[in-house]
Amino acid sequence: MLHLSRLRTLHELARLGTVGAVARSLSYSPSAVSQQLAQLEKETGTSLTEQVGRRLVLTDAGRVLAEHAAVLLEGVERAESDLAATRPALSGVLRVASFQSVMLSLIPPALTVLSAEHPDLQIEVHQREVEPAYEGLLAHEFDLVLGEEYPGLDEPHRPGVQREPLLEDPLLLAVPSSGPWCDPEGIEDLADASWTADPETVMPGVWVRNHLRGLGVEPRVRFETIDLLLQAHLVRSGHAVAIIPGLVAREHLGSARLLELAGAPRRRVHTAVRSGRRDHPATRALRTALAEAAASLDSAVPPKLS
Amino acid sequence: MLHLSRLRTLHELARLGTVGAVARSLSYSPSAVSQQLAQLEKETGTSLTEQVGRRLVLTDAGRVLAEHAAVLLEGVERAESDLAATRPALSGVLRVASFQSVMLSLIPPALTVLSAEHPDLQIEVHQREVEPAYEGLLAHEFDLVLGEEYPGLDEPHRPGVQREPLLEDPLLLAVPSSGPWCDPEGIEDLADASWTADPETVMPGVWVRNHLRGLGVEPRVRFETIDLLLQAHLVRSGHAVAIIPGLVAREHLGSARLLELAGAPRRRVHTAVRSGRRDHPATRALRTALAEAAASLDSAVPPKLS
DNA sequence: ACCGACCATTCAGCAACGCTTCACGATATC
DNA sequence: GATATCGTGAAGCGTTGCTGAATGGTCGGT
Repeated sequence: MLHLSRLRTLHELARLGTVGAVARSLSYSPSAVSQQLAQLEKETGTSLTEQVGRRLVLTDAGRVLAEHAAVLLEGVERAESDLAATRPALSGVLRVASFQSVMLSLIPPALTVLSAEHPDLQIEVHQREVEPAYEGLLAHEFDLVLGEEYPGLDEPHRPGVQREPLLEDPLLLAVPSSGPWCDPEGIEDLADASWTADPETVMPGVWVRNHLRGLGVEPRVRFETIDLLLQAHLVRSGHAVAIIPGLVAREHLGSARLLELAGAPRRRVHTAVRSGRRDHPATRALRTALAEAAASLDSAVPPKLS
Repeated sequence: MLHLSRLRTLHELARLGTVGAVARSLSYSPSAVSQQLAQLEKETGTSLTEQVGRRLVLTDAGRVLAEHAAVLLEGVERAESDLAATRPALSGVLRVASFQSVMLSLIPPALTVLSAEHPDLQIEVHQREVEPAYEGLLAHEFDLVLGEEYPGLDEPHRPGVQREPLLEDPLLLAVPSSGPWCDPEGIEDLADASWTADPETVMPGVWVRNHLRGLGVEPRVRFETIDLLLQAHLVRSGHAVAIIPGLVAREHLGSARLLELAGAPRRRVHTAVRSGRRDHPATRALRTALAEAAASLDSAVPPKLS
């Protein structure tokens, strides 16, 4: 009888590509992974892997079985979800990964509602950027992750992941309340300003630079940080200008001024789960709580930048 | 991680109803089955079974999980089938259950063709009536079974089973070549004849009696046997009349006369596999070989009875 | 109403499975 | 060519999961 845990190992190998990575992901020793694959080959009577250089790649048969493994593992999670739905109350632990701005604004009110409705459901929230969050989702490290997409920079669709839109968050120009950059007539007035922005290694950092270039401004990024609270502080204290998402701008910019950029760009924020957990009651509960939190946000629109 | 073999046990419990029957079906001791179920309840944190009287019945949660188990197990067989399809040649053992008349007429030529095309594929054929054949199919005792349906007596659809029609086999009146019943003008001339027929405990026996009664004849069954070769012999030697399927009548009735009954009743013969093995190359190969054997049968139509 | 048959569970014991650790050969990188 | 990385194999050992016997409970038959 084909073993699910071994199929899981094969599936992870298909996803990660090396025995070592699989071992790390599943908390096994590489030897154990190797033995599981050997066992799988013995059981099926088919050679599933092939050594190419010092890497192990799947044969055609291996890919076929790995594809089935993915379907089966999704089925297992669906079974567990349906089983959880038969229980009267939600319980257990739900592990969530979120990037900073949602963790700052949406998660706390959602958790307040949730813990009132489902006192036995424990929720752990881990701060992760989108990429590692997805990686952790597929590795079963997290059960639900928050993701974001910047205009024109769509996230690739990942097999086995089910995504649901949560909100559209405006990307606003934030300038100090006083000083040389406090009242730009157009974006070009900020060509010489000090900018603070995410590093170019992450999606928001890429987008900010691309977008400003598209408007004819090459930003001079003096303060490069992924921390939006830090960016907000730099703007508030008059040291920089920045493009700040509405979720952060709403509460953390103090007296700094907000202006809506031309074209009113928005990032799209979504939740994602492994497909098999789409109908899990805990997934549903958290998603609706987050949606409610998003709906009750102040949606005042700042004045337009010329 | 949910264990497939335990899910299989739960599925068998849903199908068979008692721990003992499950144990027999899976070649375990009842104790092992009980422990597996306990382990499953522990893993899922849900009570799946409930003791009612001296029986064990599934709770709602248990039924939910058993339903998923059925789907998952079907998926496993689909995986194995697709895996077998990646291999260049067919090999292994295919276990078949067939009732007598098909085993007599179609199986041998089909196997001749098959062993020529797939020398490494071993086929075992076991003679079983339709009911036990299906039971064996679900218990993984057989991989493919032959079934039959008599007019008006449809087999119930069984979950997890995929059926494909094979041929329609005429049900013919067989009378001795000489003696008082050798030339009936109508079926009513045989009201006083000695009949040989299947016992009323099996589908063919039920149908024969019903059908004759519908024609106004209450058959006096003197020789009750499930063995169609024996029935054929009794007709051939002048001791009885019978309704014999074409597959047997074609070769085993010697000089006895065949007459087509009013309405030209036919039994429908089909093959059945567990749904997951529908696309297994061995399934496909045997089904096409059987279909070819059926197609090359002599299809001469005997004269009509008045 | 009692006895026997049947059903499920529990416990102890034991075999087999499946992991880790360690050592090794092979391969890519600097 | 030294070094790190990768996958595999053998030994050892803890855990899992089976069998078999004993127990408690339930139903049907006499």
